[in-house]
Amino acid sequence: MQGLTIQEAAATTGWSARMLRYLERVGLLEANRSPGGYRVYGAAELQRLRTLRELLGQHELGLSDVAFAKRLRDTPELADAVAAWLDARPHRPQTVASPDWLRFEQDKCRRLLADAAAA
Amino acid sequence: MQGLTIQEAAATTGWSARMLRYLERVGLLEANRSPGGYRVYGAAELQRLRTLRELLGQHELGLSDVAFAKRLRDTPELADAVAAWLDARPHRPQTVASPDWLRFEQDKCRRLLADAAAA
DNA sequence: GAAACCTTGACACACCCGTGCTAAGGTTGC
DNA sequence: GCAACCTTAGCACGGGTGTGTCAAGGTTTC
Repeated sequence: MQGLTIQEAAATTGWSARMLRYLERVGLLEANRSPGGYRVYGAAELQRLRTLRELLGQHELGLSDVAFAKRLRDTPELADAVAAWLDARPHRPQTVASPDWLRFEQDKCRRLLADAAAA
Repeated sequence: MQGLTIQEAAATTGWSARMLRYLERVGLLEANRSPGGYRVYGAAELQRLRTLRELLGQHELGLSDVAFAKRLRDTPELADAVAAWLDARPHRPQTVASPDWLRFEQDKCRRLLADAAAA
């Protein structure tokens, strides 16, 4: 078994063994397995564990944040959709010119509220 | 007061008034205010509220995810740091050549565990 | 100036996240 | 072949998220 066991890896990286398993569960870092199923941590994994620790500490992040960043990276259409919303483009000049959007929205809203009251 | 009140905006966008305030609190969408302090929602805000709703629904996201994406966008050094970790570069070939990292790590770990036991 | 709406602040609650610990059983290494 | 370690699965629990509701007080509108 070439590499460190989970407990050894935990000791050298500052995580707990529990958290190492949890990191795997949320898809952030998975270790190789021995023939019998034991997790085996190599130099690359240790490095990654240490840098992850720094990353979280220095920027006040949670694991779910990093996991989401990974999801963004792995799912371009998700990244696009989110970026599109964040860009807050002043919205396409389409129906925009209509001056009575306000009345329209208010009418719609009044109808909705009336329906709600009737129910 | 040119625009919709919070309750009207809620009715037309499908959010609750409570959530509109919450969205503001987590920094995702803030409305203008009337002289007296009332929130005032214009066409742009309504559009944004509706698209946000779609975004969340279609991709199984939480508000905190979008908030984090915003933080990534607003803080380039954070984005860089996260990207660097995710890129999982095989790490710079520095001390790498040393063949006995394994023994080194295990020794270190053994020391740590011994210290822990002694305490 | 009164009715209807808004404001902030608080309590509440269900659910998820990060984390520890325990139990029952399989693997490794001497 | 046994001690020491690992595996998964589970209970527990404090803190954050998303949501409702209520209270006390200010604004808008007519």
